[in-house]
Amino acid sequence: MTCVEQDKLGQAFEDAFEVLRQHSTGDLQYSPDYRNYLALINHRPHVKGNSSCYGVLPTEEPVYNWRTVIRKKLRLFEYLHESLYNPEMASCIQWVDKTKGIFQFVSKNKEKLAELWGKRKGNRKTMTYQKMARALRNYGRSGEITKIRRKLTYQFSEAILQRLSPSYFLGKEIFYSQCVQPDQEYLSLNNWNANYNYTYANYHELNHHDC
DNA sequence: ACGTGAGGGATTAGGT
DNA sequence: AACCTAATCCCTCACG
Repeated sequence: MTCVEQDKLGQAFEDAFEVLRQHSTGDLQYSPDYRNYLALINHRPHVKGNSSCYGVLPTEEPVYNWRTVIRKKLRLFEYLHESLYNPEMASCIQWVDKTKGIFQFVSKNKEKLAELWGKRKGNRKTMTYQKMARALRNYGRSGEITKIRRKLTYQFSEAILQRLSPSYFLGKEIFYSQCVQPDQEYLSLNNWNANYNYTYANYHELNHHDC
């Protein structure tokens, strides 16, 4: 990724934030920085998991207006992946083999994770593991997540794993090491998600004059 | 026999 | 209005 391209993405993000700020009640706590919009880059859904894409932007420049940034729908596999990097969720879900993308629910607390997922989505009824697992089984058809024979154990596909990896779009040697430590970057990703939700919630409290 | 996990068909819901 | 992605409901089966 060239400096110009980085700037372009950074600008896109800042523009989005600016619109949010203009429409908010004034107490948004978002501080845009490199890592934040790197997280944003990681959520570009149209890019396929292909190792040849490292450090390269797709030819079609996507339109990142504030609407697409703020309103992107969180998917179940994204939530699970996020949870796997959240220390507070370690009692509910854990990696079995991180490099292969194999993870496992903790039997005792799997319902809690499901419940949190349901709340995050704003479902009317409470989400249960049974229902969540049904959604998980549907991933089997697309191959995004497959079931491992072991109890409560699933595996992300290679493509999904790459797409959700924070190092995916970074020239590892160039940027990754000098910018942030791997663990810090994931925490940053979680912070981004927290802020994401915060701004999203804020947005919906606003009047809906057009934007 | 019982609890738990798993598999999947059918339908509904909500957002894009 | 069609299409996606779950969410929901429900039934069946396997296993220890």
